[in-house]
Amino acid sequence: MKRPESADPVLPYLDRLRQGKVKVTPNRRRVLGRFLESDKPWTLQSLHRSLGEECDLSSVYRALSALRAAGLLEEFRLPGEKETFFSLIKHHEQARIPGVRGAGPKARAHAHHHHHIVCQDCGQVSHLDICVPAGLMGKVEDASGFRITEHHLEFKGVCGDCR
Amino acid sequence: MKRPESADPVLPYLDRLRQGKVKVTPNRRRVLGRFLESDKPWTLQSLHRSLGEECDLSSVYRALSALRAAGLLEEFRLPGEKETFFSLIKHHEQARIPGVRGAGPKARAHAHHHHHIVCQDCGQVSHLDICVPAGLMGKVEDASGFRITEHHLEFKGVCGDCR
DNA sequence: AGGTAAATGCAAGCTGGTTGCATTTGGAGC
DNA sequence: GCTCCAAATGCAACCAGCTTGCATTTACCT
Repeated sequence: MKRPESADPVLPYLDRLRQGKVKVTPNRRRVLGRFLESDKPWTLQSLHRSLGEECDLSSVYRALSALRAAGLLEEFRLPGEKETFFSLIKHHEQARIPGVRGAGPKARAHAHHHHHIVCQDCGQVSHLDICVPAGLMGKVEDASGFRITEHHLEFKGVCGDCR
Repeated sequence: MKRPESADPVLPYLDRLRQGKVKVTPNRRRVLGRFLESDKPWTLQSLHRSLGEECDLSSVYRALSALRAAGLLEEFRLPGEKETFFSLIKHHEQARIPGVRGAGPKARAHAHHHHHIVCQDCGQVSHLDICVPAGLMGKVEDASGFRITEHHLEFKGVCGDCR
């Protein structure tokens, strides 16, 4: 009988690191651990604070870079926020590893296109699977004469807990 | 007979400064002059570069703050850009001056809600009078449980000149 | 014209991020 | 298990983009 609940949820992420020839080190485990413990966006500073003196700021920085390069994290900026945020890409949503198992040239593409809403009171960030309608994109192209290649849509509001 | 074309376009802006009890100084004239010469978004750094040694960086900074506080400029950040942008609010689009001529409590509200599209090649920024459809907002509120108070929509693309 | 609150230049400070370098270490190959 | 070396780490220095304190100068009210 299978007992999926017995498998440590960190394992698939570690596997992916090893497959990408990225060393599994204590710092990377610690950082990854925080993302798994609380499924929320972290910043360089908030992670460093959370890890206390366990891990130097520059090491957190390089751990974030490595995990992002390996396709485990996505990076984004929020309007009005100075810091850069990172959030864990769910294992099943991760892009193929480049150069492994015949992955195509488009590997490492965005894991899953989405947008964010931030609570103006508690700072909580939620992901949104909702996107800009194609019709609006067309209108923007017509009105501006630009050809759109990218868009960013972020909301601010008050979350259910804070209301 | 009236000859509107003979009026210096800077005058209404200077009037507004004086009405807001903000001193009209050489630095503020210089900064305002740049916004009037080229109707594009400027950053603290680009303005300082453009003004050469005429004006200290901190003075450009404080001139921008003063002009923004007086409601002559809007401030915004673009995704992927580290610097903060400022653009001139057309005189006829400016909000009422608080405390002057019986302006209501909502004075100094946003001049005119809009969004931006940036050229990924030349950095040119255009304003868009297009906005997020109300229906989409409703969907986001339903899906997230948040009450939306603010939104930011920015596009990146290739402008007509760069294509 | 004179007085004063506000603007300016200069230098120093701050946040958030990034890098060079000497040392340590994960993990592939024995 | 043990060796070895490319890669990871900690430390300190550095960088961009503002932001502020302070002594001096100045716009503009009277």
